[in-house]
This record gives sequence, C-alpha cells and structure tokens, in this order.
Amino acid sequence: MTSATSKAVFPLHDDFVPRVARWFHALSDETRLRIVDRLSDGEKCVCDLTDLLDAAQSRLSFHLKTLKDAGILKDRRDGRWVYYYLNPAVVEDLTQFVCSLTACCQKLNKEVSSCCE
Amino acid sequence: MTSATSKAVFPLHDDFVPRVARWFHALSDETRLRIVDRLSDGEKCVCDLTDLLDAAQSRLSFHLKTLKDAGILKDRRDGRWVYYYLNPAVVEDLTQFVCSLTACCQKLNKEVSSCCE
DNA sequence: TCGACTCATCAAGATTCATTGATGGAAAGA
DNA sequence: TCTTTCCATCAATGAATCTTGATGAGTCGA
Repeated sequence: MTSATSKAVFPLHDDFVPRVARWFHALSDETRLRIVDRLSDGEKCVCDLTDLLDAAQSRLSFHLKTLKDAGILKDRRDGRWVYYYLNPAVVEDLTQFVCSLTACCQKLNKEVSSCCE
Repeated sequence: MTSATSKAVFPLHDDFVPRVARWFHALSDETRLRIVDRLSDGEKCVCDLTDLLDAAQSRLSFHLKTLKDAGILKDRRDGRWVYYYLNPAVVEDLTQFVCSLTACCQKLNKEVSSCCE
C-alpha cells in the first residue's frame, strides 16, 4: 500500500474539483512549466528567472502569481529579492491525484499493481 | 528504483514542454475533470456522459475532443455509439512527470526517498 | 536624501477558450 | 427508403487568458 492509494480520490468530491482544476491550469502554460522546471533544482528569485527564461519581468510576475495562487509555488522575501520555490505539500497532493488515476487505469486493465511500480 | 525515476524528466527537454502543457490544459477544466472522473471506473459513451454530467451533447463533444487531442482519452466506435476511455500510456507518462517533480521536492528537502512512498 | 535595483500591479490590446444552438453524417431498425 | 438515434462540427457570442509597457512600492547603498 502506498500513500497514493491511502485516500479515495475517485470518484472525485465536488469540493475537490475546482482545486484540482487550478493545479492543472497553473501547469498548462509553457512559460509556467519552464518556471517549474527551473525551480526543480532549487529556489530562484525573479531576476534569476528573467535571465534564465529570457522573459520580461512583468510577464514572469504574472505567471509566478498564477502558480502561487494555485498553491504550486511559495515565496519568501530576502531584502530586495523575492525567492520562489516549489510547494512540496501541493506537489504531493497533485502526485497523489495522478497516481490514483493511474491506479484506476491499471485496475481497468485487470492488472494488480500499485502506483509508480 | 521506480519507473518514475527511471528517466530524466528534469530539466525538461524543449520538445517535451508543449506536450506536457497540453496534458495539463486538458485537465484544467472542471467539466473535463468530471469526464475523467466518470471514466475512471470504465469507458462510457457520449450519451452516458450527457446523462451523468447533465451537459449538452455538443458541449461534451467539445471537451472530449480536447481530452482526446491531448492524448488523455481514446475512443472506439461500436455501432451508433462512440465509447471514450482513459489512455493508460499517457496517464502513466503524466504520472511519471509529477512523480519526478515530487522527487525533486524531496531531494530539495534533503530527504532520501522515492516517489509515492 | 537621492538614485538604483527588485518586484507587483495596472490598463490596453490581442489571442484563446467555453458555451450554445443549428446542421449534417453515420448507423440501425421499421 | 424513411425515420430515429448518436455523435461531430460549425458559427457566433461572451468570458478568460496572455503579453506588453508604464507606474509605483519597497529595499538598499552612496
């Protein structure tokens, strides 16, 4: 038994659907995926990301806010700089959702196996 | 070692980003999430879904096409009916992506553990 | 205090997306 | 053949989203 199957995800609870939709929407944009990609090896400030992604500051600020509002990212201020980083709790919630869906697929295929194995 | 960590997902390959963005976009809409939810226990035809979700047929057709174009769903015709069902291959690719992201989070937190455990 | 730097926010414009109702094709029974 | 059922597609409308450039708040060093 893995954590991914420890809660009943499907069928979805009505209250859960909007939250999940926001996670997926936050990750549905290429710029935001590239932000997440850059943060996958550690936190970055906005000016780091403008350099790494060659994108305007206001544009990144918009996307960072979108990711933060969805819970995917968190931020912390250090002097002039604001550092953004992945929010492990929400990333794990998202992972559990997707792993549960995989488990459903496997069950439908009459395979007896658990997530990520 | 799990399958989720068997390939290097991060940093993302440029060619991979648009494909991933389409997965997430397909799942970023509440109606489409509810469709996936209903299909999590097996294939359904469009008229089943119009009843289950109380949605107009053209509306569902639009969303089913979006999910199918992203690879999340596949369909098969049986007489008059078209049955839609989850595409296990893409669901597993998506699972690997988010499991890899979780693994990155865990590594950043100096924890030595693998996906979904 | 002044200027430089980092970043969030705003308004405007363009693009994309979701919904609706109408139309037509394909399949199957009468 | 005619009709019904199931479904995809289209056009039109409105809503949501993304980008850009400008503005301003907060921080820090000179």
